[in-house]
Amino acid sequence: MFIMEKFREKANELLKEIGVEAEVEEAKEGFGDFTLPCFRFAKLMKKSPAAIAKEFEEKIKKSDYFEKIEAVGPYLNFHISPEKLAKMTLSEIIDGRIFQFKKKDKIVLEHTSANPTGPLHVGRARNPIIGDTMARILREHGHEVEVHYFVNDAGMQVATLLWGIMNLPSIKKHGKCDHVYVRNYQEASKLASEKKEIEGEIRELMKRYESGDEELREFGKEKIGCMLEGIRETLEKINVHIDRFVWESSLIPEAKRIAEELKDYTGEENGAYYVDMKKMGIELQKNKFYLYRNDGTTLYFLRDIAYHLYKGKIARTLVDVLGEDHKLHFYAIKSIVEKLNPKLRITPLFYSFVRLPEGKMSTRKGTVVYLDDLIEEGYRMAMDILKDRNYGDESEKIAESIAYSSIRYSILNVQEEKPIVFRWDKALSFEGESAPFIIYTYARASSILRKGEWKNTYDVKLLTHEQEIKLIKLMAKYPEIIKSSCESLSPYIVARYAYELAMQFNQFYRDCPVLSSSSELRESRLALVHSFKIILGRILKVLGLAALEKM
RNA sequence: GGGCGCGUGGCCUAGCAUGGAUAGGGCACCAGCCUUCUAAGCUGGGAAUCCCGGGUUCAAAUCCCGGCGCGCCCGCCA
Repeated sequence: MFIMEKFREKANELLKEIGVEAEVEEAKEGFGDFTLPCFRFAKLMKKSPAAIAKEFEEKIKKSDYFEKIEAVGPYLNFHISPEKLAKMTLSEIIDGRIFQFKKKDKIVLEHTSANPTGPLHVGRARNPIIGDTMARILREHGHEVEVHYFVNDAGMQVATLLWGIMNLPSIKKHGKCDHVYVRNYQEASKLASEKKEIEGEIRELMKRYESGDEELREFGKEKIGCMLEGIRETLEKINVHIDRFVWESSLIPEAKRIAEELKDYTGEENGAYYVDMKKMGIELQKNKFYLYRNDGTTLYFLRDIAYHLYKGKIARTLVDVLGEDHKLHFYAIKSIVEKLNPKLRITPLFYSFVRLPEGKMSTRKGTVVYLDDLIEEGYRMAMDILKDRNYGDESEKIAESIAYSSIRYSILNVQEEKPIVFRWDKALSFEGESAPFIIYTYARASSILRKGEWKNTYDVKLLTHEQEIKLIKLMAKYPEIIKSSCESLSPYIVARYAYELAMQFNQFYRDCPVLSSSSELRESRLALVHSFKIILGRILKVLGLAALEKM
């Protein structure tokens, strides 16, 4: 059981002993650790809540878990024994028990899956950052996680790209594929929207691709592969790793087989086929979801069903990280797939878009800020700050770390469903609620430990300062934070916790000198700093941020 | 039009699931703190109709109903 839960349970037990069947709640700052609001007993007991709280206070038994249980107005407040808490927390952190979660089921988590028609832009960046972080948190919680990227190489957009590469000389010749060929894609899109015959040519291309034309497949594989490599490189720069890329075209035969299986639930319209959701007994805002075009080519919807069933062979729990625009699509896929394979559980993690002040970003229209450019700018800004400090060769490494961590954190620190309007200064903020603030705090702790040489001894009785106790309490919450983040599939819970923890360490740093304290206190404080460094380092890793010893 | 999401100081944001004690942070602004462990830090200050209107309740930012504003979706695109 988690440390804080042990205390909570103890409080509930003490209440039960005096005949009160109720659960304590987390208390507000300054009112102890747990509280029992007594308003609810007023009617029954025909007394004021304050009198009831007082009565409970007098009856309740003493326990070594709590240093004080007292009535404050209508509340009965429980104050945890700092000594007991410190003893449990420090030992569990130092020997690693606090990080031992039970092994849990395997999960396939899909994120990003951006069309390989251009470089990743900031509007899309929320997906890999949230997805990658969620995968890390789930792993921390004991799940085995396989991270997937579903590569669209079979749809209209990609056919447009291929047509553009074949028919339009590239304006830009050097650089990463994604930055080069995006011009061909944009130009081809424009031409296709202007001229019907070009759109026809693109459709023809798509048909040939899907029918398995070998020469074209080879060409597509090379070009799309190169685009994808560009995207992959960008992802690696922000510390996002994909375990497996699954190409849509590889699932077409299977998709067609599944369409057969769904035959009883389909309808036909001008030669195109759709799933009739009513026939499947599914109620959604839309009833027809198309599987086939009238030219016989498959649609994304069908391929996505096939893909989810494929993922279902790897794990029973699937997590999809999706933009808010995919909600309807997702619920349709989920209900169909879970019907075809009732053992599967598919859960979404939706996020809202990152927009520009002028509106939505679009690769096709070229109204974007590329993630590569944002990373570059972040690096430049960090280097600028570092030139005044003499870190020499390490500067570049530090600047890279600061750049990607800042970008990740600026996304993670906002609740997923809140819309974000992109601003350079905000995405690359280096102070306040930011990655550099947290990493800086880590570096401060590291610096103390470098100089202090902790001898692996400590006495929790000496850790009585308010800031020491607050820091220990916050650290003790780590397992619950991870659990709660997994249950609600919200990485930002962990991101906020990281900030609070760093902030609390800075309070401690201000009020409690470590190195200059007398030997025993010094050792105990070093143990606290050591524990803090372990736990914050762990959190940084779980958030995919850099942990720097110096900055 | 229907569905989903969002609405908290000048700007950004936490809290909302499980209603409770002074609505917590950050940016910006003002005033301070580097002969002592890293000032990417810390302290203090001003600044809030918690979108609006009803309702439930001893108690509403939080729950319910009705509005308003913004975003997304309602494609033989993905």
